[in-house]
Amino acid sequence: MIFPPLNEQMDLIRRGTVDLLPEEELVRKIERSLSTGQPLVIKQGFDPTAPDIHLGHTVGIRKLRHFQQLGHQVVVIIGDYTAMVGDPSEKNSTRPRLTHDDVMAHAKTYQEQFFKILNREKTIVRFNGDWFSKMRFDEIMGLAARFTVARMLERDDFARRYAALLPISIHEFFYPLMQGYDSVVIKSDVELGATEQKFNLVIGRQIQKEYGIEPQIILTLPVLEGVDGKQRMSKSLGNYIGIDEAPTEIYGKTMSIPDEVIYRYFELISDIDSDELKHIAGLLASPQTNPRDVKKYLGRTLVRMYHGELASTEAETAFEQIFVKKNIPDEMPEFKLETQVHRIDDLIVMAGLAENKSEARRLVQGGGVSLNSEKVTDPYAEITVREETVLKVGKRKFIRLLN
RNA sequence: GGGGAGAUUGCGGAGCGGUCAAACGCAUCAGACUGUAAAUCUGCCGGCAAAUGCCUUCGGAGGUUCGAAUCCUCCUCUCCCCA
Repeated sequence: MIFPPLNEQMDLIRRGTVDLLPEEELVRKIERSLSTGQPLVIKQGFDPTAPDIHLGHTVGIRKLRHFQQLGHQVVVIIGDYTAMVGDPSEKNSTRPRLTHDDVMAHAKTYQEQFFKILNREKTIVRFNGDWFSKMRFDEIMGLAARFTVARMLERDDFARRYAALLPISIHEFFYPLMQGYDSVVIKSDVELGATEQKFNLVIGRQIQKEYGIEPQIILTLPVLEGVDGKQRMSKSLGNYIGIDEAPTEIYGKTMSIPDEVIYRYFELISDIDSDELKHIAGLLASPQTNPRDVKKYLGRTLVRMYHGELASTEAETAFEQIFVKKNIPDEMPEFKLETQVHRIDDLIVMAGLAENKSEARRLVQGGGVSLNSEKVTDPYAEITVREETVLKVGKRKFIRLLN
């Protein structure tokens, strides 16, 4: 393996990172790697708590990809055991504990999605249940004995919950210890994580020292805002864009992000190079620019990354048709009706566009429902469907009704 | 182990025997305006029902009462203080 020179490596590694601690130590590790020809071990852990990877996760995965490009060894830890604890980071309450079966099912999907970004052949995947399931109680005590309660309570989120009189379960203290122990097992040289992970990553360094292993460098990355532009992207907040989503979804959701985060998206989750990134920054700063146009380019870029060039232009065209020209899209889900006559509220529920009839009626009363572009105002209207009819609910939900 | 406070509809938070499906704020959802941006404004915001209406809900289980989110008993959970 031929590694790129030090400067080149550091440039790519630094891109988009918040912390790189301690940087000099990383330089020494890279120098040693260059002279011995041994790649560095780069670690990132993922808890498969939800089955899908979204763009927020790709901030870290893309950084791993950078390390792969530089010739280093990426080790992805699937936290099947840690997921059962639930990372307390940035949470104000205890997370529900998952069963091992849930976690393993999620992990499978996770891996398929990882390799849309990472090189499968060059990635080692480990499950931390491999070692934690075999750990004896005396070993667990040995690990726990190295840290004090005061040290744990230094953590912002624990401190906040403690101050707010909220419960903290003892098992939550184990999360950082477990994550750190993973670093001992795989002897990581660098561990990546979001900024909120800093505490966990630092603990990992300390635990490695305690076990007589060269401590890892910690590299933190920003947390990506969701499509609301405010809160972190997360499935449970419903403000995410999944990498498995359809081109039109990725494009459309991208168009809904606030202007303030356009640059962040380019910087953190797109594959455009640094020159182009500077160009984008210039455009956004210019009063001549309509931010929407930059956002359209972002939408195309993201769709291209996961679905290819063709899909990205198609997604844009479809978007133009529906939201700019207010046309009905060519393709949409279809729903076959058993009989011709239905009440509108029933119809909406049957087609799966509302949870229940009350909600369906609210949508009609709110003016959010139309049939073949004609607004329906009576929530009890009897609808006769003689031929293909397009039912539209809200701004973006369409369904074709068939007899 | 002892003493005290508390658990309300997604979140926060009123309510203290009938007028409570439960104030108010936030979030969600829909509409207007726009660029599916922000800000702003409007409506909705447990379920069923065309409807006076009915059903489910205020940590859980019982009880008192014509009537309970509100009172009593037991249980579960949380927080605080003392040991």
